[in-house]
Amino acid sequence: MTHILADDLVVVDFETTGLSPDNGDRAIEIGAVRLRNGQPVETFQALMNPGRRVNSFIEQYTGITNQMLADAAPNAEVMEAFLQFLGSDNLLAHNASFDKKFLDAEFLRIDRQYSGQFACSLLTSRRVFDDAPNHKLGTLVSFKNLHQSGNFHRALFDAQMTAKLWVSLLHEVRQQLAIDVIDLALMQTISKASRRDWQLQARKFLTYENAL
DNA sequence: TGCCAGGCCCTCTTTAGGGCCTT
Repeated sequence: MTHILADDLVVVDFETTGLSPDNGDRAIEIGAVRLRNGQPVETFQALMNPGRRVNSFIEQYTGITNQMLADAAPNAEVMEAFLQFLGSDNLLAHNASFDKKFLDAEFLRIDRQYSGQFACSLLTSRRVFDDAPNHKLGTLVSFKNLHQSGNFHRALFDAQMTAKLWVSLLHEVRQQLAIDVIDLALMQTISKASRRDWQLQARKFLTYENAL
């Protein structure tokens, strides 16, 4: 059968004016890392001008100022370029429900669509790294001793750290299940499984998959 | 004027409440 591999995808992260596109919030930066066989092979990063000012909390939280955004390309132009970068790849984000709703909202504004599926490193980490003190991206990067040099809350850095976290999750799943090939669908199954027995549900998935 | 995110997940649950994550 054909495998859709969990180590071939685009890791994406948005910085935004707030928490909800339904309340008018917009993306102000996008960062992305393309993984092939679990290795970063290409990156995408761009500030984008949403056409309105961001508040001081966002300036402090991200380090992205109104002055920086004044010189940036408009959202439509950046999102068009990102769609070209993304191609037909699948996607990953830390707390994917957040980044997916901004991706969907920004693409809807320019009448564009993407074909990839989302995976979520936050949900997966809650199962696989259940002994972590919490599941914030920064905590998990420290908890797994992942090499870091940069600033959290900037889109490309967060995407790069999420990519490293994902590779660490894939390594752990390979070890715990004693398998080599990991489908994206297996990771999605794990992310939706109950915390207590995700291994059992993963093995059921693998048994079913092998029977096809 | 008054509203102000939402999906996931646990538990003192399911006729609900609240913490965790993302900006």
